[in-house]
Amino acid sequence: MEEKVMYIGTVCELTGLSERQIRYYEERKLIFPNRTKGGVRKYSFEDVANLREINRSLKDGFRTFELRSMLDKRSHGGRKL
Amino acid sequence: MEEKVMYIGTVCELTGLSERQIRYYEERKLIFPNRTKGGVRKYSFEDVANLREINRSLKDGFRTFELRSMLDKRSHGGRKL
DNA sequence: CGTGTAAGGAATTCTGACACG
DNA sequence: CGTGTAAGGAATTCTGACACG
Repeated sequence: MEEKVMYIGTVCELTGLSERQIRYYEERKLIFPNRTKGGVRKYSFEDVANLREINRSLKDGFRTFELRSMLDKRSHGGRKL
Repeated sequence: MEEKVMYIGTVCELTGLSERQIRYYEERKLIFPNRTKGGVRKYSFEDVANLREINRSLKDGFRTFELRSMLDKRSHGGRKL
């Protein structure tokens, strides 16, 4: 539960990812940024870490739906490994 | 040396201060945000803590120039108390 | 001195779509 | 499927100034 304080441009700098990639991962339910009243996305440092993990997994051959199902298992089973 | 990741609007939310106050404290050399290429200010969580401290001190009757001289002493003497 | 506000411009982000493969 | 891009609009921030006291 970290604080959602960064805009997408900052997240791009920290992760090296494009805005397109970050928004797409959200569309696939892999990350959940907050929104300002105006609709602007806000991310936490935890989101940044997750984004790196997601991108790395995709490079390793995983698909977004696979990553999503892995997230579901984590939140259910309680085991992380 | 924390990372400068927040825009001023976020800092306002976290501190309860107005943009005006935050920019004014910068003008008085009490905080030092970074800038994006476009000129937008970026703050760290440390800046947020400092801003709260600054505002509290002002309410206690201090002037900005007094707070600045206190900052100078800290960075020189090495003592924090 | 420290802060509020209206003013106009500039930087940043948003959505939906077309493209490639 | 995952990502790039051009398009137009909307949200956010910036500076300099006038105001109060």
